[in-house]
Amino acid sequence: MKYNFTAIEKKWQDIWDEKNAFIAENDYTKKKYYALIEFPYPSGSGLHVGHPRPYTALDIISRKRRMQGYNVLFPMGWDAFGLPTENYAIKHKMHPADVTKQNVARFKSQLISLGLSFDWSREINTTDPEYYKWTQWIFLRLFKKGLAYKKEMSVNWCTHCKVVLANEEVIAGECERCHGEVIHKAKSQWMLKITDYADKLLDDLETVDYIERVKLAERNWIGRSYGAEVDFSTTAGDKLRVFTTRADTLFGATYMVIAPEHPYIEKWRSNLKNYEQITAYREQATKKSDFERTELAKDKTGVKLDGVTAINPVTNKEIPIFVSDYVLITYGTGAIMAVPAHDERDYDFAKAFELPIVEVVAGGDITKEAFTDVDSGIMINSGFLNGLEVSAANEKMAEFLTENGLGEKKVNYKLRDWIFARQRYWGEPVPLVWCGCCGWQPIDESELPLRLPEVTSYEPTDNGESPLAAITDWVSTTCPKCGTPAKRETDTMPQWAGSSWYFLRYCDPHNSDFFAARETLDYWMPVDWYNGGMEHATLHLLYSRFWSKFLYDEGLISCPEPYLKRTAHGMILGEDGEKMSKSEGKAINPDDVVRDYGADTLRLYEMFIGDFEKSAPWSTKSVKGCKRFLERFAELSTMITRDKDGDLERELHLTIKKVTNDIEDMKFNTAIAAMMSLINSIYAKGGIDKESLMLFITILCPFAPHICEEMWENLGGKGLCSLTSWPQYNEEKTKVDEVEIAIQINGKVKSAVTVPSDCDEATAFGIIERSGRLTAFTEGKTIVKKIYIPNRIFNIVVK
RNA sequence: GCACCUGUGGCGGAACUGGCAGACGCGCUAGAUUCAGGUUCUAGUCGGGGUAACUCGGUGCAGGUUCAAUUCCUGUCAGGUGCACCA
Repeated sequence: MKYNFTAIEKKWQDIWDEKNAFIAENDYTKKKYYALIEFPYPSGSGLHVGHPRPYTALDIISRKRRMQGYNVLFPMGWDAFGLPTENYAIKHKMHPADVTKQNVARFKSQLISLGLSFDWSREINTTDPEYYKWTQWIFLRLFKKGLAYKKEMSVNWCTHCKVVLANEEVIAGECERCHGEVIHKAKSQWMLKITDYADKLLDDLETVDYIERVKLAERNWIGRSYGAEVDFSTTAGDKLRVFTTRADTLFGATYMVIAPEHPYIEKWRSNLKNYEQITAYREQATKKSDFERTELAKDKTGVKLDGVTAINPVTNKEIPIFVSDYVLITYGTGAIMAVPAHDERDYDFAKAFELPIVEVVAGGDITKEAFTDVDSGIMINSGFLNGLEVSAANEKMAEFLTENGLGEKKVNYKLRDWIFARQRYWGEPVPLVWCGCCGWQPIDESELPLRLPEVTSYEPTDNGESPLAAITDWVSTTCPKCGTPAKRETDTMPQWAGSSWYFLRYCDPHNSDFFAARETLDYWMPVDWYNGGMEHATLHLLYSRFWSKFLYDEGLISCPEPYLKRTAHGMILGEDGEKMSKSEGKAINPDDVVRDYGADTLRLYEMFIGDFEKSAPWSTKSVKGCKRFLERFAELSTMITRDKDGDLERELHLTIKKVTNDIEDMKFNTAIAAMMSLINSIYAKGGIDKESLMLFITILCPFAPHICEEMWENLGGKGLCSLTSWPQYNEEKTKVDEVEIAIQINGKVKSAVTVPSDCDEATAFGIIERSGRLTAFTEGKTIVKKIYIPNRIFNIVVK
């Protein structure tokens, strides 16, 4: 068979489409399998070679599951709201919806050309009003439960995009997208109380099968820490409350620090002799961008409060209070007790300001550095804690504080609430109305979807308002509660909104009465296998788990966790091992690869490139190796022999076994290597019998489906190869009669010998002795020990 | 700074639960086919020594455990990713 990939691939893509080969039926009698990849943002630049890697991987899983008899849901859609589309629209004077339409069409044709077995009848688009109707509906549900609230706060403002960013979108003081400078700005924002779900999000990680590094990233991001809150009396006559995880070191607290934004600065205004100096410092601190604050992290700055001091509740000593930006208003109580002997930051600060350093945990050398080890220290200079280990002291101090009304145990999280607003046009409108007398009111559900108004200008504004704010006839409305004139919220939702529930919509994408019918959700959910990028572990993955848990608590879905299994793929780098950048013209266009080598070759290569979880550099030369393999494979149809060959049959069954198992472990590269070895053996033998070849075609089919369909048809296979049964390997047929094992002397390989497979130690040793290969090594020595690993090794220890 | 991950031929990468390191592919070398180039086929390809059978060394580095270590442990160096003063 001549390998005309262009014709073959088009032919089979059309046939799959005509025959609805990959449509997922809601047939509840069948066992289901839901495979999911992260739906892409349809950018203007089209598909990147990075996209096919995870798509092909789960396509292989989906195709194998279908062949194993599962009812498979493998859907695709578009996460299409977002800044680049809006910016492109502004630049080219188009409507973002039209830009989206264009980009989606291009992406879709590219994906189809890769032979991915998506169920296109379930295609969704987050910018479709029929879709975002339900995004808004879920938001209203959150609002009505008190999980959405508006808060005046210091936000991350990208000076370039002119938009507020979530903490997760700020990377080292720069905007994640445009790398513009990010500064702090006060703004009233919609927030979602994801922190209410911190414990569930953390604890339920135990119930799911995610790769460890994803779990780790989420755990660190949520950052739960157990400690205590302690009240310190002040000379202003009130109490200053701090959070600490080291209550055991309370005897060593020699000063206190409050964040520059701490409200007590205003409260103590009349007591503070240096109020001016303090507010000047506060000004300076808030003006700093995150980047500057990070840069200056090593050099501690601050101002001592003149006029208010505190009392250490266990030593009863008077200690000074400082204001310093190394204490964050957003964590704990915004104030700390400083124990310089046992905290690095406090140590640095104490050194800079020449404050006393009192050792309360013995074991380090506090003249050199803070001793922070919690596993080996013993308490000293600590009254009733002396002699205890740190953990016991911590526990005892917490009890002491509680009993004496000085404080209590407390859990804190790094996780912050989710800023759920953007000052942009191309996003879901927030379906709330501000009424002067009734406050924020949800619009009636019957008015959903609240559509984006058709306008001609989407330019962002310098004042931080959304472009929607300028559209007065859209903004002006009436209060749903009292009917008086009111104004709509003009911020839109962040890009993460639509993707927080999209996997639910796939279950029932055309439902106009509900986000998805319960029976479809109960059948298809949860997702059995979800693959996506590592970069989403603390963003999309956490957000979507949060929304799922909320919908579960609302009784709207039946699974508390949306994804049973989560894996992550590595990036595809440029040939130079660096990130493939479009700007430098180094990017490989998948269309070119499909045109020059074919989709099957591209699929195979992306799976063969290396460990799926690790990043790997692209190599056009290596692509040829995969092409060669497929050409040799196509040639097999002219090499059919009449009789079966025993060796080949055994290797075939071993290959079926390896491919079957490797797919489950995402070890696609070794599965392909095994099939390459098999083809080498077939060529060495000069041919293969037809029955064996048909099995070979079947196991290659998930990887290179077009060529397999073509050969399957040419050789008279029944129906579609893609829908035939996955072959069972025969364990008996994988066995060999004899096996070569290595002979080791004192652990070093010296020789080899052929023995019957699975034979016992005595038999093996007998054969080795008789072979005469031992005498040179054992002469004049005694055998101390024999170690025999059947079918592998015989190690003889001599002296 | 802290946490996590990764270090194996010229290159991408294999190696089950500790059991013959370098599968498979690329590249390279030689030969065959071809007017020639390309393609294809055959053989070889970790390093040192030997015509060869063979032999010694070898998985970032230094130790350790073991009959046996790429795999486990300790230390160390290098690269990558994440978090970034989280008390």
